[in-house]
Formats: sequence, structure tokens, C-alpha cells
Amino acid sequence: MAAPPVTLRQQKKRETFLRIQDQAFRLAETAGFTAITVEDIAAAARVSASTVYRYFGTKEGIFLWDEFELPATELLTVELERQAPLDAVLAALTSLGGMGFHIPDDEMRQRVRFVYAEPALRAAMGETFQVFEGKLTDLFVEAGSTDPLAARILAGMTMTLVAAAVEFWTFADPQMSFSAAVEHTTTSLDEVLGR
Amino acid sequence: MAAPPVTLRQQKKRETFLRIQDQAFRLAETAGFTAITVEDIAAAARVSASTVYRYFGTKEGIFLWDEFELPATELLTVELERQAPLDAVLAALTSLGGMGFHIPDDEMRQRVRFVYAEPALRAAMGETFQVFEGKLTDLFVEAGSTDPLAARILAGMTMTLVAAAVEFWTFADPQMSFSAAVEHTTTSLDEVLGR
DNA sequence: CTCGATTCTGCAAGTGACTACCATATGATA
DNA sequence: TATCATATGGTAGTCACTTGCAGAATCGAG
Repeated sequence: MAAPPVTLRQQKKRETFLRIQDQAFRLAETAGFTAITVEDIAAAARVSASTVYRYFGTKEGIFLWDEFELPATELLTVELERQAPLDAVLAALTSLGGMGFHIPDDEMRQRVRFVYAEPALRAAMGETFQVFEGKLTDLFVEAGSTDPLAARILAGMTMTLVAAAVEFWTFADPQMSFSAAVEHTTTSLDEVLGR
Repeated sequence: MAAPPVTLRQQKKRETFLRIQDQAFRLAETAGFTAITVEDIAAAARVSASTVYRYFGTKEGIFLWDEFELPATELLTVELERQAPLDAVLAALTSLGGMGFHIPDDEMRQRVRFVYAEPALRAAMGETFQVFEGKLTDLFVEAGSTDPLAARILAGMTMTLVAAAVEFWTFADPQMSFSAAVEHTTTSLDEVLGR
């Protein structure tokens, strides 16, 4: 929880991180994910392949990022203290929907589209979702409002809502704001549950 | 839909398929998934590595099987004609729960445990779930009872229920029947939905 | 500013999953 | 038996990913 020191070293690390990611998207969006090698990306970012692996672990990891896991966890923890679990999920989701991304919406949409178009990347994304689903399950249990099985179901539903919202936002209507997509999703859930 | 001819060739193919899978589980359950190579498995099953890849595609594929996708789809299609989508899902799930596996329950439980213990296998399983989720979405849309977004949510919920039931059956109580686990799961869903 | 400690990077060598291709063996068919 | 279709084995190659080490950049203290 200590504030990370903004030393020169930290700056350079962040720069390198973003440079690798940018070059990776640039190369892959023209040639395709499988057509390019990690060495290609490394060369374009002017680092060694070792460095790429040290930063991202896997080739897929370069294209996946999670800037929402932390705020989502915090938001949900708060909401869980004041209402029923499912309502807390919807509330947290709505807040998340209004947060905005660190790059323009159109660009983010394009990246999501790219990930979804590439089977290997979709699979890797599913993996990170799985992990987060597990953390959510623990969170629900610790919040004390549900037994483990209900927590598991709740976590699965939550990830489904997140995924559905992202997909709806990305593929349904290119003009829609993300918060509108989230609203559509929660409305649709009510329809499914018949209430 | 034509009944597959039970020629000698087909028999041998089935035998080879099962022999590879059995040897793979046998080797991996002692040495670990990552510790053994595809060549090890091939040698133990007395085939070439090429053949293993022709049968299973990937190393993970050897350990994953789906004997439920087809009956699940058929069951669900029928149920969707006579009741609301969510109820149809629960009905189909209950029917599925009573089907039984092609190997003893304990052995199946052990295999599931093994898959869940091995990150690479869990990830691969998630991939097949993702694919089936997509098919379910299409199924719900074609059944005509929901719009695409609701269908997507419904499909996600369905896969969550399946996964939750399997996990509960595998890890909660070693004596429980699978159908009992399914019943617990549907009950738990009602609890989550507050009804 | 200097120097020792810490951290980051590049290089080299190796493993193993996976693919493409061709030759050969085996089962199906007439 | 002769012919055709298909399944298998072997070989060579690509590339993701790991490990260990040497050198370079950066940091913090005096």
C-alpha cells in the first residue's frame, strides 16, 4: 500500500511497458497475432526478448491488461456492506461503468475487438476472468452474506455480467457509451430473471 | 446423424483414443502434467507423437472430454419449447444431473480434481466452456424467447451453474451423488436471487 | 562526487509443444 | 486379389518459454 516511488527507474519501467504493448498492438493489428513473434515485438520496442518475458510473462499477456480489478474489488467491498449481494454487484457494476478508460473509447473498443477476434487471446482473457472469479468468490464468502456455493454462483454471474456488458458495448452499437451498455445489461438481467 | 459404421477401423480408433487418454492420466497423476511430455504419453500408448496430436490436437486436449455437450443441447432445446428460458435451463440441468458418467463416479471425481489442480488444464477447460457458452447463446436466440443480450447473460448463467455444480460435487462432500449436487446448486441459485 | 549495493537488461543454450510433409502400412471395397 | 482410401510413423523445422550468468544502469549513503 506504500506509494510507489517515482524514481527514474520506475519511470523507465513504465515507459518500456507501454512501448512494448504499443508496438505489439501495432504489429499484430496489421500482420495478425500468430504471424508475429515475440522477437519481432522485442525488436520493434528495442528491447531483448528476455525483457518482454520479464514484463509480460507470456505472448498473450502483452495484449491483456486489467485496470479494473483493483477498483472493482474496492467498490464491491463497500457496496456489500450496505445491501444484498446481487444488488451490491449491480451497484458496483454501474459505478465501474462510469469510470472511463486510460485511452479513448474507440481505441479501447478496437483493442477488445482484436482480442475477441484472436482465439488465443480470448482464451487467455478467459483465464484471467477465471482467476478473478475465484477472488470474487472469496470476497463474497468473507463478506459473510452467503455460503460458499451461493458465493460461487454469484461470482460467476458477476463475471458474466461484466463480459456481457463489454461485448454489448463493443459489438452492438459503435456510438454507445460504456455506462449505457452496463445499464442495458442490468436491465436485461432483470428481464432474464423475470422481475 | 447417420449411425457411424462399426468397422474394424472405427473400433481401433476408439481403442487408440482411450488408450492414449488412459496412459496420459496414469502418467500425469504420478509425475504431474508438466513433468511428462507428449512423447512420453505417445510411447506409453505405443503410438507416435503425430498420432497423439491427430487425435487430441493439444496436450491439454488429451485430458479434457465432453460427453455432455450433445445431450445437453438436445435436452435444452426440448425444454425451451415448453417453459421460460431460465426454468428450461434448470430443468435440463436436473435431467443432466441424473445421467451418470461412462466411468465410476469416484474416478470421474478424481479426474476433475486433477484438472482443477493443474492451471494449464483449468485454462483449457475454460476455453471449451467459452465455446459452448457461445453455442448456448445462439441456441437461446434461435429459440426465439430472448434478445441477444439476454441470451448472452442466460448462457453465462447456465455455464456458471454447470461449473458450480461440478465443483460442489467434486470438492464439497465425497459421498454426494451428482444429482444431489445439482439440486443443491439450483436451490442455492434461488437463494441468490432471493426467491 | 564516489563507491558499493541493488536492480535491470541482454545473451546463450536448451526444452518441448506444435506444424507440415512425405513415405509407408493398414483397412475397406469391388 | 487388385485398387482405393485412410491412418500412421518419421523427419525437420518453428517458436514460445525457461534458466543462468555477465555486464550495465540506477540508487542511496557518506
